Amino acid sequence: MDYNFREIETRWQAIWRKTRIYHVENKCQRPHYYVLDMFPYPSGAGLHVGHPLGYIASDIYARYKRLRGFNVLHPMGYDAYGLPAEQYAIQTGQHPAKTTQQNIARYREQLDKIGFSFDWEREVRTCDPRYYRWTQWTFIQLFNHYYDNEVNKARPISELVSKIERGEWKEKLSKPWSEMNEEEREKYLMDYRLAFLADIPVNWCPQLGTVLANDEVVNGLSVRGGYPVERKLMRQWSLRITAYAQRLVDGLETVDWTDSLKEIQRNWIGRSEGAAVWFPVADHEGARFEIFTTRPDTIYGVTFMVLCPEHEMIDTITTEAQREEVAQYVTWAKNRSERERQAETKKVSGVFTGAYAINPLTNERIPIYVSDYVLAGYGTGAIMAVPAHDSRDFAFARHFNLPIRQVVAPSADEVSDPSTWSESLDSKIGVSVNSDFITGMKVKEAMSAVIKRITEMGIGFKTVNYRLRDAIFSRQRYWGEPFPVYYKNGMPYTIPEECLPLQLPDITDFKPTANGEPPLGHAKMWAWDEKERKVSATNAIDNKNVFPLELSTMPGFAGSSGYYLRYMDPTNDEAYFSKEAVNYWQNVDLYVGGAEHGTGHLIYARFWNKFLFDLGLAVKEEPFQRLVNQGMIQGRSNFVYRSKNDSNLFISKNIAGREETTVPIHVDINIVNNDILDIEKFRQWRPEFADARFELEDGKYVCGWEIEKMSKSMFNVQNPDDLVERYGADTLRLYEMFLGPVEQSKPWDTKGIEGVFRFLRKFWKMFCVEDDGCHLTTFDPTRDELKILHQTIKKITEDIERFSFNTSISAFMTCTNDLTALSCNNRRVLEPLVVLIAPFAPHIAEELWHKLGNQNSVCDAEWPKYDEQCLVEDTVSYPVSFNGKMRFMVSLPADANADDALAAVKAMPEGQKWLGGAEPKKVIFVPKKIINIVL
RNA sequence: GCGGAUAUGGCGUAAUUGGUAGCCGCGCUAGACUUAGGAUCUAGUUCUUCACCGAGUGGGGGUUCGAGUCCCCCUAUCCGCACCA
Repeated sequence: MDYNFREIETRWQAIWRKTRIYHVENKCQRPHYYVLDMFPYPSGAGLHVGHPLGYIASDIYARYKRLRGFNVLHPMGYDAYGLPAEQYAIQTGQHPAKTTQQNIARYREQLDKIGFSFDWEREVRTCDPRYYRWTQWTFIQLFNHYYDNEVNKARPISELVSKIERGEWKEKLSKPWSEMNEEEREKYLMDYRLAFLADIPVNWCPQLGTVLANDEVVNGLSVRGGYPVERKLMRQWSLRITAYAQRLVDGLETVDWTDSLKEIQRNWIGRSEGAAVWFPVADHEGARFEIFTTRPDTIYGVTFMVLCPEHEMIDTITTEAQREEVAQYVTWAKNRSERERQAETKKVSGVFTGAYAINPLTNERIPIYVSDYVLAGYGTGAIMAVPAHDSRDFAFARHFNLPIRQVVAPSADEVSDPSTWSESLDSKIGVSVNSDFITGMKVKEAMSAVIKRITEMGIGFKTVNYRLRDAIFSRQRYWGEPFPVYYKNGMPYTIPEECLPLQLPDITDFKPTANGEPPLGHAKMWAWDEKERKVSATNAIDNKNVFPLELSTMPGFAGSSGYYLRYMDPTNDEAYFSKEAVNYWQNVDLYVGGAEHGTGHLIYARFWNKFLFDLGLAVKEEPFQRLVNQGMIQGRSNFVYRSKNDSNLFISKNIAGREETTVPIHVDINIVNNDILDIEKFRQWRPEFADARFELEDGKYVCGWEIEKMSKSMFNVQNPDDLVERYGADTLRLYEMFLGPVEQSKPWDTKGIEGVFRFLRKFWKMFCVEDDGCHLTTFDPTRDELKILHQTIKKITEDIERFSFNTSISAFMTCTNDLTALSCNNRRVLEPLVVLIAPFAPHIAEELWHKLGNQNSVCDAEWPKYDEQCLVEDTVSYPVSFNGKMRFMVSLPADANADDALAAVKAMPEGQKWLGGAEPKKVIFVPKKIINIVL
C-alpha cells in the first residue's frame, strides 16, 4: 500500500475538526504550557511559504509538549486592523471589513491545509467589537491612571488628585489647586495621565494622511509605502511609555530571549546616565535653561551652548541684532523634511543668538547658538558644547571658529594644543586637566565629583535620560479602533466603561474630509449623547447633551498589545479575561515570531502587560517568557533587461552589457525555470509585453536573479498551497524545518523537497502497511535495533528542547536508513518512532498509529523515554597520540584504565610500533577521550 | 560612527560543546531494472592523487598533548541604531 498523503491528510484533518481534538480547557490536572505565534495581518496576497515557518516550529513544540503531558494552549487569530485594507478601500471602494473578512477566510483555508494544532475556538480578531471593546477599555484605564514614581507603578489619577488636595503632592502647580477651574485642573492632570492628549512633534506623512510612531518610520520614510515623513507639531493622543522605560530595561534581565534582541531593545530605550545642569542666561534676570550631559566631568571645557531650533527660550534671549538671522534659520530648519535633515547630518549649520550663558562653575560668559544638530526630542533640547571632547561640538567649533579647550587627557602630561587636532578626544579613559578642583581625577571620579558639587550648589543633579519617546497613539485613519473619547468644551472625556464597545461606524468614503479631518468625519452620526449614554441617534448639534466623538482611531499596535491575554478567555464579555484564566495560564511560555517586531510590538506589548500588571490583572510582569525569532524566508527574484532605445527589446543577461538597458525588471518566477525565461508565457504575462522581442544567448533568454524579500510586488512569492497539493502537508512541514535553523534567514529553494518526500515514503514503507494494518513482528528487538531507537529518542528529545528541528529531521532520516538496512520490521522498535515523528508530521503519524491498531489519537500517546542501558558502548575508541601527534585509534573496553591503555598500545601490530621498545616518559589517559604518550 | 551576529565541500547544513571535520539532504558520477525516463534501487562523491603521502573549517597569530570549537588582531557579509549630547 502506497503512501497516499492526499487521502490521509484530508481524512485526518476532518477527524480532528469533528472531534475537537485541539480544544483545550482552562482547567486541568496536568501542568500548563502556553505556545504563541505572532498572529498575522491577513493581507490580500495570502500566505507565502515564509509565514508558516514560525507556525510549524511552534506547532512542533506545542505538540511535543502535549505528548510530554502538558495542557497546551496554542491559539491563533488575526491582527485585522491596518493600513493596507484601508488603502485598498480608497482605491476600490470596497469596505475594509469586507476585504478583511475575505482575506481571513483565505488565510484560514491555507492554514488548515498545513495541519496545525490550533484551538480555533479561541480565535481572536482585533477588529471584532467583542475584542476591541477591551482595547478601548484598556485605553480608558490608561487615561485614568498616572505613574507614581515613588511606588514605581501606575496608580489611579484620583489618588493624584487627593494627594494634591491633601498637600502631599511635591510637583509644582502653576497656582493653588483650589483656585483652578475644571479646565485648568484637567490641563494639569493631562501631563500625568498615561494616555494623554498633547501638542507634540510628530511624524506626519502627507501621502498616508496620518501620523506615525517612531518604529513606523525608517530613514525618514514610512515603513508602509515608503513615503516621506515630516516633523510637525500636532495635538495627538500618546501613551506615556517613557514612564516605564526603566522597568522595560530591567525586565529584559528576567526573560529568555536572544541577547541580540535584548540589545536591540536596550538600544531603542537608550538609557544613559548623566547630569542635568542649569545654565543661567547672562543679562536676563532669572532666566536659565536646563541641559543634559553624560560627561559632567568636561564642564570646564564648555566654550559655547547650543539650543535646538524648537527651543522655547530662543525668542526671549535672542538680541535685536541677531533676531532676523535667527528667525530665518529657525524657519529654514523647521521646514526641512526629516529625510533632508538626516541626509545632511555632516553639514554644519547654525546661528549665534547674540546671548550668553554663564558657566555656573567658572562664571564665564559663553555664547549661545542655535543649531539643528541638537534635537528637540532628546534630553532638554539644549546642550553644553565641549568641542575638545565631542566630535559634533568639535565640527561646530571649527566651522564657527570657536575656542576649543582640552580638559581631559590620556595622562596628565599628554596635554597638547587643540588647534592642532584633527578630531576631538572622546575617550572616557584619561584624567581631567585644566579643570579646577577635579584636575588629576580619572574621568569616572571626576564625573561623580562634579555631580556632587552641582548638587550641593543647587544648580543640577544626577539623572538618567532615555532615548525612548512616548508612543503616539492617534492615527487619522478609519480602519482601527475608535477612541472611547468625546469632547466637551474642548476637553476630552472618556465614555463610561459599561457603554463599551464603542462600535466603529460604517462609512463609504475612506478619504480625509474636505476640511482635512480624518475619515470618521464622514460618519453621519458620530457624536456621544451623554444623557442617553450612547452614540447619538440624531447628531443634533443643538442638543446640549450631544458631544463630538474623537475622529482619529488607534494604531495597529493597540490591538496586538494585549491579544495573548485574551486568548486565555476569548469569549468573556464581563472582563478582558477572568482571574481564573490568567491565574491558570500565567503568561506566554514560548513566543515565536519575527525579530522585525523588536522595537515595535514587542516593546508595546511589554508596556501594556506591565500596566495591566500594575492594575492587578496580569499576574506576570513580563508577557513572553521565552522568545524565539524565526528567520525570514527570502525570495529569489528573476529579472529581464529592457533596452533603453527600444522598449520592446529584451536582452539576455550575459549580453545585456552590449547596449544600454533600463533598470532590471522583475518577472514572475513562475514563468522562469532555472533562470531561463519562458518567452511565450512572458508575452502572455502582461499586455505591454505582448510584442516583446528578444536578444538571446545560445538560443535562450537568461534572466538575472537576486535574493530579496518575498513579496507580491517582486513576483517571487512561493505559495504553500501548491506544495501541499504536490507533496502533502507533512512533507511541507518537514521541508520548511529541514531548510536550516529556524532562527536563520534563508532564501526559499524547493530543490531539496524531493529528498524529504522520499524520506516520508521510506518511513511509511518501513511499517509494511496494508489495508488491514501493519504487518510487523513482536520478537525481542536486537541490540542494534534498540540502540538505534534509543539514540533517536534521545536526539529528537534534546533537539526539540533547543528548537533545533533541522537536526531532528536529519536524525529521523539516519534512523530510517539504518533500520531499513537492518530490515527491521519490529513493532516494539517502530511504534515509538510514530510518536516521535507525530509533532513533525502529524498526519502520517496519526495514520500509522491507527494502522498499528491504536484506538486513540497519537496526540494522546506518551512521549517515549530512552533507556540509557541501550546506549552504553561496550568499547570506546581512543585516539592515540605520541608527543601530541595523532597516530592511530585503539579500541578499549568502556571501563578501561591507564594501565589497560598502555598495554593495548604496546600490543599494537608491528607496523604501528611507536617506541622501539623504549618505555614512555608519561601516559596521559583521559577516560573516553584520549590516550597520549609522551616519549 | 556605535552595537549585535555570522563565515565549514558544487549547494543547504552537521559535529556528543576541546577529542578521527563533513552526519542528513540536494546536486553530481557510475551501475542495475527499463522501449524510455525528469520513476525506483545500489555504489561513490572535501581537495590533490591511479594509489600512497599530503593539505583542509574566511586570513594571520596564540593557548593546548590536541582547536571548526577558547583568546588576540585583521577581512568580508548580514542585521539593528544613528547628529541621542
